[in-house]
Order: sequence, then C-alpha cells, then structure tokens
Amino acid sequence: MTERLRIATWNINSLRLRLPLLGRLIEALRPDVICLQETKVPDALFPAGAPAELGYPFAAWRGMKGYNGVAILSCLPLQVLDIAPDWCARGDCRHLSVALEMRSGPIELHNFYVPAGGDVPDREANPKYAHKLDFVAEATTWFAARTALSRAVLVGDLNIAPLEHDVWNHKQLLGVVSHTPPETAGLTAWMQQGFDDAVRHFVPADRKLYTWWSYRNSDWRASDRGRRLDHIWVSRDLTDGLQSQTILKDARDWPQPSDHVPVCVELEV
DNA sequence: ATGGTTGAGCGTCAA
Repeated sequence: MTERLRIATWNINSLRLRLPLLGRLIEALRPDVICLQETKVPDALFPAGAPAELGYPFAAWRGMKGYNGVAILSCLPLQVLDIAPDWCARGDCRHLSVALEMRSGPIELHNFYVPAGGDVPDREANPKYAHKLDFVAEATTWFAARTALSRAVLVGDLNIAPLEHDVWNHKQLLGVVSHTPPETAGLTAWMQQGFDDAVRHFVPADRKLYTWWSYRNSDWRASDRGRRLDHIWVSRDLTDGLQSQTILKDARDWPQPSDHVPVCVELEV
C-alpha cells in the first residue's frame, strides 16, 4: 500500500509576525506536513490554537526567547521522538523529530535549523563558525550510527548551499559562510549517511536553484543573488517514490516576507 | 573595503 505525502519546509523568521502568511503557503502547496524554522517564540507563548485553525490538528514545537525555534504542523497524527542528543549541548531548539503515523507505517521526520555561522569563515576567529561545523559533524556522526535508515525524511534550513549552482556566484562565495569548502564537504558527508537530495533529484546540478535571497538587496528578483539553504532529504528507500518538488519563489514577494521561501516535496511512501 | 535590511525587544545581537 502506498500513500501520497507532501512535506513543506520554511524558515518563517518569526512565527508570530508571519502567522497570516502560513495560510498562503497552505493554499499554494497543500502540504500534509509543514516544518518551520526560526519561529522565535518560547513554548509558553506559542499560539497553540493556530495549527488546528489552519487545518493541522497535530503539531509540536520547541522554541526559546528571541532566537531559533522549530515547529511541525501536521494533518497526520504524530509522536515526538526523543532519540537525538542535545546538539553541541546548547539546548538551543534547533531540532525536532517526530514519527508521522501513516497507514503504510511510520515515517521518521527530522526538522533542523543549522547555525548560520556568523560572518568570518575561520574556526579560531569566529566561535559561531566553529559551532556550525561542529553541529554538522555531530549530526553526521549520529546518523552514521543509525544502521539501515529507512522511511526517514530530513528537512530544514541547513544554512549551507552545497553545490556550485546552489549560489549565484560560486567563485565569489567560496569564502563566504554558507558556501565554504569545509561547510559544503560537511553537509555532503551528512547527507551521505543514508539520504538523497529530494529537490536536486528533479533539477540537474547545472541549473541555478535558490531558496533564500538577502533582505539587503533593494530588488531581490533583479539582482537574483540567491542561495539554496533550505533542503529536503529522503532516505534512499524513499527515493523511487519521489513525485515532484516545488520552490515557492513567489513567497519572497508576499507582504513582509521571510528572506527564505518554502520548499515542498511530494512522495509516495 | 564597506554597506546594505530585518526581527526581537529595548542593548544590541543574530541573521
């Protein structure tokens, strides 16, 4: 038995500010599950009734004051999984994993918000860059120990554009945090612990693909200096079931937009 | 080389 499953991921950059835009995402993509990052809301202040009002009666969130924060909204019943470590022992609300209860069996879903890493791509000079590399390395080690990973999906703002055409100018960005060789090598090693890139599955590696455009451009569409920082990976047993991908570029022109746009994948599981 | 913008929440830090 197979079922269709649509999973969307979006760095919403403040859930409370952009709650109305979630309706637009739902209208455009009709996802079964929505994974959010940078909710920037402590758990006690999370709008607990909002998911059900939007048509997503099952939800989980993990937030803190001011920074970070992740949430999962679902049409399918879910159980929060308590299997992963507190990454880098920071307690900083960058990961939430759940089991989605599907008729065909559970799907293990991981929602990540990887540290951005600051400005200076130097471990010694910039502790935030060191934290980012350590976070990715720790996640790689953890997934490497998961033998025979199956029916698993990993999404999120991974804050790294791994391929040459995941950035607007490869050579210029080799020294810019998000596209440095240690980061791209680290992210690739992480993905290779049992996952395939579900979006690049449909789009050849020589085609430009972005999910984020900086606020610091007066005309983001004209300058088009984007990066692909948001990702959806599926365990290899799910790759043959991949049906389609959508990067909702129009969302960058919504009123008071996030600097990231939603990414969605449909698959048969 | 620098600055450009946004959000949280009231200083400035993080992105």
